[in-house]
Amino acid sequence: MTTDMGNVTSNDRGSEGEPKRADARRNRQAILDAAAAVFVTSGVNAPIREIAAKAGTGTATIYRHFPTRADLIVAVYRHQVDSYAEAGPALLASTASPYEALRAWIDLFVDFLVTKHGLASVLQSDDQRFDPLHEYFLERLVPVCGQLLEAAAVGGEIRCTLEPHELMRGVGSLCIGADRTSGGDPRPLVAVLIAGLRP
Amino acid sequence: MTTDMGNVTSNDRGSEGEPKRADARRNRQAILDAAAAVFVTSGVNAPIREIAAKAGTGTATIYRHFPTRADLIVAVYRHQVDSYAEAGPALLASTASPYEALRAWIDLFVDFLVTKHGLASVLQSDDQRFDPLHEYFLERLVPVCGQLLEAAAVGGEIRCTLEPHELMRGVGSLCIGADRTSGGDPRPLVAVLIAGLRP
DNA sequence: GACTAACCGGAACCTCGTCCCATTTACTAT
DNA sequence: ATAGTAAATGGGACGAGGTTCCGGTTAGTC
Repeated sequence: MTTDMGNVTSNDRGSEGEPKRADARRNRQAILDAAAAVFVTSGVNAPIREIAAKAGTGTATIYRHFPTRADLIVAVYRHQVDSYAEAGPALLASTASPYEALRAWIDLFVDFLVTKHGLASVLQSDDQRFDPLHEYFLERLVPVCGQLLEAAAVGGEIRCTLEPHELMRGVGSLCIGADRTSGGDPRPLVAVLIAGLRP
Repeated sequence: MTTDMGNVTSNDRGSEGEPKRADARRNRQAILDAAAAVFVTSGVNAPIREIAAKAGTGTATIYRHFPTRADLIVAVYRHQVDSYAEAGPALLASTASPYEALRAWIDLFVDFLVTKHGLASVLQSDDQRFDPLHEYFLERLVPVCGQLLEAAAVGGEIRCTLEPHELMRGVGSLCIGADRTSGGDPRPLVAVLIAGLRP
């Protein structure tokens, strides 16, 4: 008669599953807070042990909650990514031209990437280990980008020579290394890229 | 060959210093050959031990000849980079319009980068360790790029809204991850970027 | 042929990612 | 309240890779 509440054998803590026990939930939050802090100072590739130390847990606990580094990064930035996804339609509604909305939205995304040390690099990495991260960003933002592109295309403001995911990948790529002191602002480059969409 | 051994730093074993003893010269060449082969199969971040094994030397020998990985990469690709640098003026002379020359030259550079696994990533890395590599590529190619940009600008074919080094960095960034199976061809993106230079 | 200094290469050390396992702890039924 | 149980924990072990040290080896010279 032991309770069979959730006898899910496999770990259900994938990306979204909140742990059931209170201590696990607490630890999960502590890890998220610590990771967010460490990412700011040491970048998204900071050693796991550093995050564990700051969270006051062992390294295994981090791996239990977030099997890969990509899962941890997704969890830390999920809210921000979601808010950018929602900002797309809002900009489309509030801006004069769809092309301007696209430009403003891309600017938001660039601002996001340049403040996250190493995030852009990791987003373009061909390391299989980061596929979940890659996938989440694309799955969440590509539809929005496609919507903006489509709106600008029907208005004749741009020629649709690029797929939405290509544009996102390009913008992400241009933001790599933007936090170097010697590496300048990626915004001029992004501006040229967006200008290249015009007919 | 190289006569510009002028004002590098005190460390003159850095890029070009040929060893004096015959065995050292032989080992240096063996390392270069092995590295070139390994870079093709395992990318420019292949383990040092792998290169050493293929060259039939110890790891310390590699570090003695090429203190950093950047030095090794520069030595392996120096000839190709130099040939691309020389291709710039040639294209300018043989092509109808400077803008077309610029486009053809950029295409050459993209072809070079996409065939070198991980080279583009390393070129944009903010790891201090790769600064010599970064520096060599920029120092060699930026002037050529500037020449092409300038020629196209005086012809009124483009607006000079971008510095040469910015353009090179942008093209390099767009080529990151181009060797992934899922990551597509960077050429459409580069084409849009170049199109964005037009007035 | 002997001497010297440059050179060599394997081994050792360090960092980091990853996983195992003995121990602890939160929840539930009695 | 309490005992039982499964979930959760964290320290440490293991492996991969970068970097350096050190005793042995060898090319070039007298």
